[in-house]
Amino acid sequence: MEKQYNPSIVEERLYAHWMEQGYFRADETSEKEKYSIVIPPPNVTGVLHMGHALNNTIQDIIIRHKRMSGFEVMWMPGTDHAGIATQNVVERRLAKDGKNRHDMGREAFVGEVWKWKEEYHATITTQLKKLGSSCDWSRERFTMDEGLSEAVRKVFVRLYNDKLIYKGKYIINWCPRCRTALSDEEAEHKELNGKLYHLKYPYEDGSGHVSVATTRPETMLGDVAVAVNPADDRYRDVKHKKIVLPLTGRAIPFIEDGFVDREFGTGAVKVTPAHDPNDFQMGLRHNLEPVVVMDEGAVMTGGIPEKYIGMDRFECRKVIIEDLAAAGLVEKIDDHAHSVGHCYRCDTVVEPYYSDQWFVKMKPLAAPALAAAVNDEIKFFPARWKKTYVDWMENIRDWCISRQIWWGHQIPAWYCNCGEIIVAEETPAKCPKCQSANLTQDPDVLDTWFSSWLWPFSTMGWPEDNEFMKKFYPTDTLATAPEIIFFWVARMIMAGYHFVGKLPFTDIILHGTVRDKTGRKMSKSLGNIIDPLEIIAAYGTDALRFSMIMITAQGSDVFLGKDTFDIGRNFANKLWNASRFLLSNIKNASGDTGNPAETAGCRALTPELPIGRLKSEDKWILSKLQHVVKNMDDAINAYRFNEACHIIYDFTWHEFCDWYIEAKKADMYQDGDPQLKTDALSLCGYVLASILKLLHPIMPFITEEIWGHLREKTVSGSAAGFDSIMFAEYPKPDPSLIDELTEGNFELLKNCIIALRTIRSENNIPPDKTGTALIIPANKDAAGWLASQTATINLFAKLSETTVDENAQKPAFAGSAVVRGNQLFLILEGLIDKKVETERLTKETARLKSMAAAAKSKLESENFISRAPADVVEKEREKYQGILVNLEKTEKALENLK
RNA sequence: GGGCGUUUAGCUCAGCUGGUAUAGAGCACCUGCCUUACAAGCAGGUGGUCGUAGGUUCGAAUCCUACAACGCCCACCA
Repeated sequence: MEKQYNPSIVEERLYAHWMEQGYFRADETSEKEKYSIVIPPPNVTGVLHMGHALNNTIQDIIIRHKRMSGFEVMWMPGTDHAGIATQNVVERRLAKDGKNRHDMGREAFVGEVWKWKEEYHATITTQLKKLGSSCDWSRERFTMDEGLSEAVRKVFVRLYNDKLIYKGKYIINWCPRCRTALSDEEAEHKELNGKLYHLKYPYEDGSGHVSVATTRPETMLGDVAVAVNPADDRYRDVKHKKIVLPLTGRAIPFIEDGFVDREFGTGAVKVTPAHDPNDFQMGLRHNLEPVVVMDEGAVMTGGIPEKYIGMDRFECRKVIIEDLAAAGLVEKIDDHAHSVGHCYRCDTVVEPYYSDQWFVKMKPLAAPALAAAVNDEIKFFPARWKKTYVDWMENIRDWCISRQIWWGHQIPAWYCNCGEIIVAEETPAKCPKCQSANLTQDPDVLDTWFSSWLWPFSTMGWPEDNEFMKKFYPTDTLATAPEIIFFWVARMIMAGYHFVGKLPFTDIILHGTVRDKTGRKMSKSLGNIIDPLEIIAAYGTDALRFSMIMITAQGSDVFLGKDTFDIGRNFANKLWNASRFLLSNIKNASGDTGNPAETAGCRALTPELPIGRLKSEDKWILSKLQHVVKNMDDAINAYRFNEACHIIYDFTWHEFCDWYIEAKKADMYQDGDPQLKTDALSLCGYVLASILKLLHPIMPFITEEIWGHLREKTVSGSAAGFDSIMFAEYPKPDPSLIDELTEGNFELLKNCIIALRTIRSENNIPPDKTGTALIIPANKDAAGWLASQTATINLFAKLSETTVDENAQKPAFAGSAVVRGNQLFLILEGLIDKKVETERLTKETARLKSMAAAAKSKLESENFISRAPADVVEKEREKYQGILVNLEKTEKALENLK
């Protein structure tokens, strides 16, 4: 093995090997139980960011874990055409060359976007591969490929025929920059500090005025009425009057509508049906014709005074207020914080816009999707998101699906001059009503999410009922960010039930957002991006994956800084070095290589545990390992990946490396018994193999690499069993290896060693001064156990000799400590500092006293004795007695020092 | 306006169903070590009234209530 692990070389080689061998491929004919995931398809023009890294690492951990646990796994990869976003990117690029899509024409423009798609598609998929994602790339799909487009058309036609898709003129969210309609979800509301303008609208008869308030005075040009609450007495005597709409001279009426809140402002509302959703509804109720005063670029237009025509909406706002003020019609202007919709793709303030659009009627689709969450057929991780989902489902509104852009699925609706609308999967030859062949297809395309919501089944070949879909649908987990619960997750569930009749997945993992150390979202414009590819280049993919997952609790945001990735790199390094140490101790089968580290007597690891020859440290590590195996599996199955990282990290580093390998060095380095050497190395190899398997889902590359080296040094028919660790069986706990007694004994041993090391360290005793230890044991059991471990104590605490003797005389002067009633003395003539010792023992005495007092008062409490469970009381008693023993011995030792 | 989340060591965070003799980890800090796997390391150590105030309980970082600060989401706040 190389002295240094080189991630970039290893990762590239291994990923290529996995691909070549077809290890990621899912087999629909397999007898094994299936486990499937569909990837949240990244935007095809996207570049890998940390959000992708987190999202795909989570999915890959699950998939690799299930693959090793004996499932036939299928992870479907693919990309999304991301309508508006992609069109914007390409348009911006074209603008640099002085081109725009209108000059090019639709066909040429869409062709250009396809070219982009081909180029960028390669970027994002290559990057996903760098993350180690074990997707079945042979099945990769794109939301605009032929099969998915067919599914989109089929769904559209079916919903139309079922009267769940309709077309009509309504107020929708409109982005004047993208010049397209948006769904409610695509309008992001942000709190802005605006103004509330109070305007005076004079009565026609000159008898005064009514005051109305608005945040968007420019829309007054489109006012058609003033509304008041029918129960509002203030307007009883004036509401028959006509009002002259300022600046236009148009006469408009009062209307009465229960919608109006009497408490807000003056209780009178200007009504602009063409430019406000509420006013639109009022307009419908009162048969008022909308007056459109803005065009699709939010430029003033229509039957308004000449001077305002052609003005931008915000410029017009200023001018209108100036003009009204000049006419004495501005009553007051208040500061007013209110939330304003912004385009989620370009951040432009959206304008409520009256236009002809296609909609999906959502209520009927929502019913089964709502029930599924309520009944917990679909579960959320963390569970709190269920409420968010349920609230949205219960208040669901119709979905505006038409977009006035070119990149996407063109709406499969054709118009005939006779007025007929033909909705069909394929281009119709002629109008069924008038037989005309002169049909025009709707120029609009569908919302990007109208193809994404079919993703879990359209990617499997639906509507065709094939073997693949039978095997892998429904999928099991969906891992994504909470931001797209409404856009995507909720709609996929609705689509799954409605079109396939089955839910699309059962578990939804909602992970956090990736942020920088100061909590800001990572974004290009803020310049706070940490590029995953740079991290991979500098630290390795495994280090990136492990670090990110380890610091991320389920569902919480991830805060990344430059130093975040040290932890994973250091851990990989530790694992590498431990493996290298073990393997370099095995004498090469072909003979002596001249490596001084090689241990004579061991030429290969034996994969079977030497059950009859296990020593106490072996029993200890194997017992510990069983807990780790159990806890790892539980943590991954519960999607608590950070916990899994901590479990394997602590075990590998602080038990296996710090204690077990160190303890086994005694056997490795001795020259007498070759069996002892082989056992020591084989046992280390066994534990290492277990660690590699447990860790593989999180750190796929380094574990596979070490696995390969381990196999080479293992006798044939090895525990390794497979060429690739990817298919090695994920460890299962073996209850027969659990040994609580030995675990307890080891805790005691470790604490004794730590106590002796502390004495050494605090007294600044150099490593080459060995010294001796005397242990006066607390009881027979401890005496027997510790006496059997004197060699280990000597090794770890750097002692020349340790004596365990119940009847020994206390040494006149020594460093001392009490561990669970066992009194330890470190005897090192002239090197123990009386002051240091006095200080530590004094501190220890004080600590024990306060603990004893706490335990005592607890035990004296009648309530505690009578109400707490008997075993808790018993434990407390034992604890108290133990503290008293330690206290007494510590106090005596302190006395001895004087 | 409604809802959700967070608040634990100097920093970043774990801590699940209330009870482990001392509430953990990484980083940072202090001391000593280039000990024949690893200085990206080893050994030892310092550092906490678990946001505030109440409550439930024999027992609360953990459960409940209120409050505060910060963050997020939703809403037809004219």
